Amino acid sequence: MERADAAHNRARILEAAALLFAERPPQDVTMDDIAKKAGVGRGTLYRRYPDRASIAVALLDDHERELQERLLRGDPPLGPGAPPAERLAAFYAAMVRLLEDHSHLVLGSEVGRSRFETGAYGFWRAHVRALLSAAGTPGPDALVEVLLAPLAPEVYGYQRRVLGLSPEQIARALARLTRMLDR
Amino acid sequence: MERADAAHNRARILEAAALLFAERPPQDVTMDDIAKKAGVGRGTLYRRYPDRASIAVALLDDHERELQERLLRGDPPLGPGAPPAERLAAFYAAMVRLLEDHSHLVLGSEVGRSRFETGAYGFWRAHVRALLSAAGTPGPDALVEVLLAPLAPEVYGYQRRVLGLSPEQIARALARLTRMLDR
DNA sequence: TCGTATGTGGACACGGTGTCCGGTTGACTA
DNA sequence: TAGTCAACCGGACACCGTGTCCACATACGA
Repeated sequence: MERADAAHNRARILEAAALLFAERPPQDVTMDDIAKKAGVGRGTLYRRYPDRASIAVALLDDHERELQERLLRGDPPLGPGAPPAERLAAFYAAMVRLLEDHSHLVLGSEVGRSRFETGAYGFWRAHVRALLSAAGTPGPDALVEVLLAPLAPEVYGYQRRVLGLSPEQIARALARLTRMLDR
Repeated sequence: MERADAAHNRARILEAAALLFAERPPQDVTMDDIAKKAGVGRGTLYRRYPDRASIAVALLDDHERELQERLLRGDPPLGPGAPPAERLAAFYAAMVRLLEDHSHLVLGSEVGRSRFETGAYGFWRAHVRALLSAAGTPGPDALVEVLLAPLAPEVYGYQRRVLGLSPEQIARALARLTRMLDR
């Protein structure tokens, strides 16, 4: 069980990191910055979070778990009960929402190509894979990554910030991918 | 005009970089490694190539330009003349080939989120955008990134090395994306 | 052959990372 | 409430990669 001072410091660290990630690109936030802002020594920081990615993951955890919960047990069309194509569309809409609200965190959690290694990615993957199977789509394994790739935070950020597309435009384009479920 | 010794050193640098990128992940290759292997000082290296990405871009340049040439003036279905959907399929096949042969280079050229900033990406983007327009697809702008996203080197590498998919499986999944061109 | 501009290479300073250890403090027990 | 111990804290430190700078070398033109 966690000691009171340790819990207190963890909270301070997460709070500081959230502020810093919000104000500049994640790769410009050093571990030292976070420690300073949290009023905590380097050793304390590294004890729990070996790198930036793990902090961002911790910050995202709540939001991702909530979405996962809704996918598993929520109301249709996000949850079980609706046709696969509609569920996929709902999933895309929810992911756009998540990216819009927390893209700086998601970006922060991606050092190199570690995106595929997080538990969350595995979950999204399994979910889409299941939808493809339910729809009877042939060769679902290769198709999963194709359907998930446009949700990469860099892609979303590029569309939003450089191309100036709206979340609605992006969501609409993604929704059209659901026709992949027709064999 | 370039001095003879400078040209010689440039060749040595590119050769050394190609060898190093081939044997380990690009982020594990330091500028120092490249300079050492090329038998060249750090200053010389930095004079031409300010970072790893620019070296990888230089190495890729030939291959990318050749593909661009074939897209613009080659035989159908890759070049002009075939229906848009077939041209897109041919483009996907060619890109899979490029990724298969040079994925380590492409990965090396991506330090940070610079992928979208390279000239090559702009070219692929314009090409796919034109195909979408020619096919009369509505809202092509948002769709372009969706169709290009699965070609990200990390995605390809993950499919090949972690999931163990074959180039053919990947190409097949990509080919199915061409149905996006039917309105 | 000589002068000059360009190229060269290694030394250097800087900044970020991750580790380590002496001191501190919270939690549990009697 | 006092004592004990394990967990925690935090800053100093060493390491590594980056990018710059400048004294020297060399190719090219006159």
